[in-house]
Amino acid sequence: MDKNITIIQIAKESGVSIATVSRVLNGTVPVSPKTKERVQNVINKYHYTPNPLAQGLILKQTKTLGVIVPDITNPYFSTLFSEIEWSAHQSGYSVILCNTAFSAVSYASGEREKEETYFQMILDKKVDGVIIAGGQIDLCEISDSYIEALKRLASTVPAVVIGRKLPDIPCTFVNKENDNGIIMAIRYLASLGHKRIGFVGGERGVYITESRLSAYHRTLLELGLEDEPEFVATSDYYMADGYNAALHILDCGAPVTALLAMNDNVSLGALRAISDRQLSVPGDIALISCDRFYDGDYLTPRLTSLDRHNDMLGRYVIKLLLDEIQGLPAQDAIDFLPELVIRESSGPARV
Amino acid sequence: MDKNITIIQIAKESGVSIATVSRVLNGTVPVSPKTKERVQNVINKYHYTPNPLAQGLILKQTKTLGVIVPDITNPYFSTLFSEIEWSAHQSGYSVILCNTAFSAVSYASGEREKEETYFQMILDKKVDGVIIAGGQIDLCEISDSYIEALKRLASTVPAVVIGRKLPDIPCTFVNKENDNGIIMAIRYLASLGHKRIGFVGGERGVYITESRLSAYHRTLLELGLEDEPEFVATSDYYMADGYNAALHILDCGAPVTALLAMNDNVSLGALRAISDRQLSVPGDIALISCDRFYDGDYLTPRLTSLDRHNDMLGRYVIKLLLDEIQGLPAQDAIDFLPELVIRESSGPARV
DNA sequence: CTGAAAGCGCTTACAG
DNA sequence: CTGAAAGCGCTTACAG
Repeated sequence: MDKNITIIQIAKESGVSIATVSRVLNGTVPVSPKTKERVQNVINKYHYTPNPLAQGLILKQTKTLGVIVPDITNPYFSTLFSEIEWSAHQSGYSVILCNTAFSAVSYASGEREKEETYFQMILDKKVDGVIIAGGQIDLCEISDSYIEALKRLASTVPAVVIGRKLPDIPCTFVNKENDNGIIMAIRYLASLGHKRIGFVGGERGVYITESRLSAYHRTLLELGLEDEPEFVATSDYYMADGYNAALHILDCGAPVTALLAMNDNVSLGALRAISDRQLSVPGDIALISCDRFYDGDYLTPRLTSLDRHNDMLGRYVIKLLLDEIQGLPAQDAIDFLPELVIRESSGPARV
Repeated sequence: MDKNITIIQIAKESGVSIATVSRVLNGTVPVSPKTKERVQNVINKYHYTPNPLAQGLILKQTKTLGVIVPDITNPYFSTLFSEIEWSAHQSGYSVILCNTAFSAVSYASGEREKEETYFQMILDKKVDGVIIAGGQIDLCEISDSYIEALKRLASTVPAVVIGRKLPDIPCTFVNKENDNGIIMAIRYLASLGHKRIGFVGGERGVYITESRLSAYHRTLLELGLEDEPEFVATSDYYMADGYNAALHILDCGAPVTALLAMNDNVSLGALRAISDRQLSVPGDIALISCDRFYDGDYLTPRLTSLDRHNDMLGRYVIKLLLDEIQGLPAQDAIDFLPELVIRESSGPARV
């Protein structure tokens, strides 16, 4: 490993004081052109950059952000993260990514940790700001210890939470509206003649699931469509869950002709289940994904889905956070309208 | 924001010197039980943790690692990363994730940056170690500026590179063997009676593609199977690429009865293309994925694939890096044997 | 425009 | 077992 070269060596070799080196580095105070050039040459020669630890100690900032997600393996979060990282990078920030719960390893072995532990860890790192996407914040019932930890975190460092608003916590909450997409999808299916529409995937007790389910029930009622308990099967957000949920609905004989799936992974699993029961999409059952992960044009059948424009969310959230860090006035939260992209998987109801 | 509480306040409130507080914090030097308890109480009261910037300045370590990937949105990298992050976390390290090239935004707008920029940035952060997975290291021709930057990085901080070995660079290289899987897959297809086997996806000029292609050609030769130029169509690693590549092969009339696809995304795209030409898998064409991303059991058809055990790689790589950081002797690189998991998509050749 | 000096929050010999 | 002091690598008033 190379010896770390410091501002002292640069100063020595340039024949100036460290204060002057610091000044040409930061450009805050005028330095005479000739000394500036001399110093700059030495800096370049060694590829010198100031030690951020020392800088951070004085400036009280690390130019580092923390991002906490439950599962980076989930396309929703990896897409979100890549937007966040890119935007942060543009503004000179690095990001520490904490994957709280669902690493294949930790999941398999049951050795996962509480998110609160990560909150503390990220605080210890003295990051300049934190983004929390998903996790316990999405639960309908949130533990006291989580709330307390979030409160402590938010009162120490600017924090943006992607999730629904919690009272008395000084975070910026960005909550995505869930109802409109569901309503659009169901109306569309109804217009195709479907009268018995099911819902698969998602997890009971999770806010996004519950709110979509309630929009689902409300819309069925509004349109005068059948609403039977066996039309709904939840479980979780992955392929296996879509498979199990759809299989359950089919096997208990629920006469659905269309299915709303929580997201593309759930849709893929549902597709597999439908196929295992010798039924086809869209021939026997119409399928719509409520949260686009992949480009539906490349799936078989091409998947009709709600594009919730998750890709815009990352940039938006970073802007909120950086504004807050820089003490700019808080922006109003905007909502991205979902878009129903109609493809093959949603056909007319068979008569 | 809360005022930052420092070791000085803790010392003051405990009635001891800051040296003593530091000692109970680190437990390196014995402290009398009663003062220890007194100090510990004050620490707990304020949830005090030492400022890592100050610590890092003295200890010359940040307990932070840098991980550089080209596209966290790609399941290969997100799985790898989640293992890395988890293992690092277990050992008390945080990780800064740099996504160098393919954020949807940067990709669309063409405003991506050179990986070298990220190398410098990660160095500036004074991380304790770096893992580089993919990117330019995978190209057959690597630019001088990249090599120089990698050299500088590696001579400043321990670095593990997932990619093939480059001469004269003090990194630990972990190179995954590519041939065996391809050989297994082709032998299996041959045993099923397939005589004309194609290859889709991957990008020319990328090491992993070229080495798989050469294993492909070698095996065809060895088994005395036809090897025509139009049996191969490369492009890239995503669904759209699999679609275009497979369509190209089908439309130029190549009489293949089986297809090897670079990975699951390419397979999905190929499936779509095959279906668009009114052909079916495995009825008309057998399909094997050379790199498992998803659980093939939930795809339709269930996808036969090579499981290269990418999920083990992350843990292994972290162990290599942490050993190096701690000055332990370098381990021998191990190779994970690929496993051919046979499912529905690979059927016998039609007579 | 430039330098000497204080100070950011810690750890660790060095004495006692 | 414990404290006073030096020092990690910087930035920034404060003088000049």
